[in-house]
Amino acid sequence: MGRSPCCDEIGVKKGPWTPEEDKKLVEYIQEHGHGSWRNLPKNADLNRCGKSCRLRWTNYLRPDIKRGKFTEEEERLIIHLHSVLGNKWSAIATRLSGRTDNEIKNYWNTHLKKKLLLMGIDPVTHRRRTNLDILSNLPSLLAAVNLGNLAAPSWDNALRIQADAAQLAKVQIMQSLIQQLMTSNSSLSIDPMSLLGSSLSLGNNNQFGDLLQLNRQLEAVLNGSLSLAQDSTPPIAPLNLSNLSDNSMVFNNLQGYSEQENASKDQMSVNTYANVLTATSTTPSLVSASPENVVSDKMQDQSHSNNDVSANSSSSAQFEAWEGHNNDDDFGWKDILEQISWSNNNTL
DNA sequence: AAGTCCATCAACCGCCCGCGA
DNA sequence: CTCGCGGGCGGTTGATGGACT
Repeated sequence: MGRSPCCDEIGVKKGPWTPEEDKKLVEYIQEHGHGSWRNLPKNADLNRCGKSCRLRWTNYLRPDIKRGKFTEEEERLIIHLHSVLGNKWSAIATRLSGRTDNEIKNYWNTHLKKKLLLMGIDPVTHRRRTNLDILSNLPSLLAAVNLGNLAAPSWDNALRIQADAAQLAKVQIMQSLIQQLMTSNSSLSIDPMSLLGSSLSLGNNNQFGDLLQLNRQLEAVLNGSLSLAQDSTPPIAPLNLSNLSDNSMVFNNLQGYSEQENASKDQMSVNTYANVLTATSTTPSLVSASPENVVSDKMQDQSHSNNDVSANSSSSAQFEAWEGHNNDDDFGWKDILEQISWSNNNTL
């Protein structure tokens, strides 16, 4: 089907609107409604194409448009909705009264995207950025340290370095985590060796790569996401650990949040709320909520609700059991549990 | 003061979809 | 069923103004 010509008329004005044009457009619409946008310019005595008129009206002149800075609440909502809907700006705009899709899109591209990146979250997938990114930054990071660039660090550098350091710390945590899993006799139905994969052997010269792979796999496990297939590693056996994240205290409390927003409840998995909350904190999300994972998230959520009570209690017990196993460790579970608690506390 | 860089956002472009003939 | 049209959407551009050198 051929594209319909829109502004093919010669001599139609383009570019910024003048106050006179705005006035004409507003007065016409107030009196007659917009009707057919194509006919509007002629009827309103405007030398513009209908499309341009529609855009001007919906994005700028409409009386119910809210101008001014986005509130934190709006920011959170946008981030969340984006994690659910992706770049469906118009759909997102319908949930934010008074904001236009264009405005939200611009705000996303100029502010929120950067904000998430700074937090180490991929704005596209809403997942933590891979540690490969960090490793690729490592040489420059170390060079910067060695060269004494830190003597007068900019805030920008400081933030980056802090974020990178945090990510590296997490690799260590993950390493600790897997060690704990391997030595623990917890009742979790997880096979650490299957997590590790046959090729993994800590301590050899491929340690970093292995750790990264391990990190990703563990993230997936902790997330309860199905994203393992995204990795180049062969799929591993299904893990009952999916219950863990689905039913952690974070998610229990998030359901309350979910209930507050009836308008969007239908499309929002509990998982994605966690994403918003963690995304707005300095703690990167442990929850997968990327648009491409929405389906799986929803499915998970569905299964979650089906097994709510039993799964919930078992996972709580698992948490307690795990915590019990690690009372005297210096890092690892406590950190992770504290992170989750931290998110939890900041939820309410 | 002038030049350059960068962030912001209004506006445009081109594609897609739904609907009616 | 096909086609054409109108409207809507997401991506991109470019003008503008402020910050920085």
